[in-house]
Amino acid sequence: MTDSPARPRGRRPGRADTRGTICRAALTLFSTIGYDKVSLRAIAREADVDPALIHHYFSSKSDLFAQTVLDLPLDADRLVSDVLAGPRDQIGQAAVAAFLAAYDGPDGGRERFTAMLRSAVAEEVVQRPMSEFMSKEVFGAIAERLGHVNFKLRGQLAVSLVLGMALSRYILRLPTLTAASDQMIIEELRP
Amino acid sequence: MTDSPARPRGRRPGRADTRGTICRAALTLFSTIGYDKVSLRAIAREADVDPALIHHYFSSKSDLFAQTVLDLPLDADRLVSDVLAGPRDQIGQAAVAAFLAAYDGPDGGRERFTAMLRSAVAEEVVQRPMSEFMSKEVFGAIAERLGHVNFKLRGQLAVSLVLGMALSRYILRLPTLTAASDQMIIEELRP
DNA sequence: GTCTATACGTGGATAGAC
DNA sequence: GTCTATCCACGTATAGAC
Repeated sequence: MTDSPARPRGRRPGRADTRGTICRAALTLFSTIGYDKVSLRAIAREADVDPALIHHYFSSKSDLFAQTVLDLPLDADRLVSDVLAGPRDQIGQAAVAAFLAAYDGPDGGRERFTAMLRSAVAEEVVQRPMSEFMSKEVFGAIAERLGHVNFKLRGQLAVSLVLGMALSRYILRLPTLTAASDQMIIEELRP
Repeated sequence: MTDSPARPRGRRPGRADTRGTICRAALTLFSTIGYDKVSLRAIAREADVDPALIHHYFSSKSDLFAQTVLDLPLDADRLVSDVLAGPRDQIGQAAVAAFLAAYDGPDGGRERFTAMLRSAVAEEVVQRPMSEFMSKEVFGAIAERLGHVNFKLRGQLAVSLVLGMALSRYILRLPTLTAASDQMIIEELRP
């Protein structure tokens, strides 16, 4: 979202801030049905905009994806310190809690995350930045600071834990898990 | 795999057991790149078979998918008792261990599982049977027998744990996690 | 800046000859 | 049982008129 300057200059044919509208529509669709099942025509329809305009603002579909969902809204350092704040024998819980908090915010972060996760399974372009960011920037940093011998393995296990949560809750939508509050999940996660 | 009767009857034009060949090729591709990115033409190429033959043996692409990967090779009851065999405070580890064992077998089970998981994120047809099977038949049964108040939630959390593992290890292929042995993973999973 | 028309590829599926 | 030829829908992308 390097967009929405929100500059409503004098009335022009068509609507102002077309770019922002396209972004929002794209994010919605990407997070709902995943990268490859989204067509530019569908995005245009959703945004109530002409398909050719998408190519005008974004050079290609992958470019659109990159600009709308791929720049993570996460501050890695912030996340790391959040996770490390609690007692050290409950790292797993803390990680899940931090992610649930970060992605349930009102910023559209959850849409971005589900879009990434959905597409990561099919698109290699998405896989690399995603898994690298999570296991290196975030969990690698955490595990390293903890100074455990197998810190790499532990970091990636934590990634797998969080990914499994997100997958089950936001994509597969396992019923009980979706209905449960963050509190409850963190609670039950101990054993 | 309801196929391969392996009956080489008298020489005929073309190859015998075309159906089985198609099945294997399809499974390979489905598990490698996922349902929607696989074209029937690609399967035909991989199997060194004419595209039209696929429609001859399987009525449609979804039918082919169903017959090659969707019938789970898992015996739910078996899995449940495996998980329940160990001490009750290490259920999570036991579940992961059971799945790793079941799917690392020589039966092509892992290909089936990755194919399902890959496609589950995009195809709703795959999502329902998969999540139902896992959270009801397997983990629901386990949690219910344990008689915990939140057994449903726990069951689905266990699902999420296993899915996260599979996703990270077999699809995203997080390096350290992929390289690690099953033993090590189960070991480190305790905390 | 906006939209119409269209090029060009690829996908799933079929009919019908051998 | 096998394959050639083809239909048709849809995808991305572009050229060019308003």
